[in-house]
Amino acid sequence: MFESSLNEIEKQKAKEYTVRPNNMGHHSCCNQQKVKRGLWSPEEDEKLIRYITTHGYGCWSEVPEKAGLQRCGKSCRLRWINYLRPDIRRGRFTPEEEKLIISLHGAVGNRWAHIASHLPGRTDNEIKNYWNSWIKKKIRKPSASSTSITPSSNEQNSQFGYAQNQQMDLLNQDLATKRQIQDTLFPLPCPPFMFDIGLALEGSNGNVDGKIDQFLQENTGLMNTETWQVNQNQEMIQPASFTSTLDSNCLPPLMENIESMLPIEVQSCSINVQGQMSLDCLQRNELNEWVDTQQCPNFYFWDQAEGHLGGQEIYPTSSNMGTILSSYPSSL
DNA sequence: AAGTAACTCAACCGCCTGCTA
DNA sequence: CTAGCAGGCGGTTGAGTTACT
Repeated sequence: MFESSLNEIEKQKAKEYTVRPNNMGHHSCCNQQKVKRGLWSPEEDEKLIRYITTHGYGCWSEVPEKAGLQRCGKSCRLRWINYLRPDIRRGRFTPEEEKLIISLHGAVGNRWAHIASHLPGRTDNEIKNYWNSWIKKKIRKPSASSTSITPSSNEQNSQFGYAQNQQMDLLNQDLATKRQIQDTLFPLPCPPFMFDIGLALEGSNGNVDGKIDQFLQENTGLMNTETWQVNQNQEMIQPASFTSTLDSNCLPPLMENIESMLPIEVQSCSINVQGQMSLDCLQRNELNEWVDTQQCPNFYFWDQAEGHLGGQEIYPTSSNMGTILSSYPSSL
């Protein structure tokens, strides 16, 4: 399997090197008149790799000249970052990565570099391409109704079906209206009950044991009732594994804000690795109605009774259970 | 088999930000 | 204060590939 994916990469490289023409032209980003454009040849790659591995890349604008390349510094930087650097991870996205991308995009929007920082070895360009092609697919296969939460037959087999519909619904909302509602409901840059747990993981090199607990406690005073889990290789962030449940007795005073906004009682609260908070309520219908009437971009309704998203792994199945998920404002 | 629509993804473009002289 | 430059980032392009008819 590993070999076949390697072969695929080699095949792709080989065809790429043989087909596309290279043009000489003027680059708008630099003063060089004679810079090469288009695809990189194996010789150019070799030159760049040899130069970077021996000298590093202190100043990209100096790299082309010193490495003997007729490219602009920007092009060299891009080639290195997106293709040549040794820690790059290629091949299809794993289900865990897909989950994480969807979840992070729900939280931070089109901040590809931020999303990529949570996926070791993946580039912002790759994630952006993946997302855009995924969006195109969704546009070509729109759900029957933008307000309905019933997934298509294909999507019923996908644990992401409902999240995808949610994302598309959000995309279809008028941005200006979203901002207006957001500003009205959340005049602060970030609602007080939301925080980026990803910050707690920065610089942790995958060893996150204890860090989230500490971050949560320092920022909210919350004590979680379960232990955060890390997967075997300590490097892949799996939101489901990091979800910790906090019982309602532990809710701090800041939770009063959201409790006062909700028409019904919150049963439990949980926070995932992106700082996305979910609130479980037993009165599913009332909750759904409330989220609908609010039209609030900061909340999604997750209809647990429909069995979407494979939520049973995280939450107990209940015919009357509903969950709302918070997200970051897109301006963050 | 041929034509074409849809998809993929590397690379480019242009804007923004931060630094420095 | 400001102009110039470099780097970073998100949006977009377009050529090749794949899937479909």
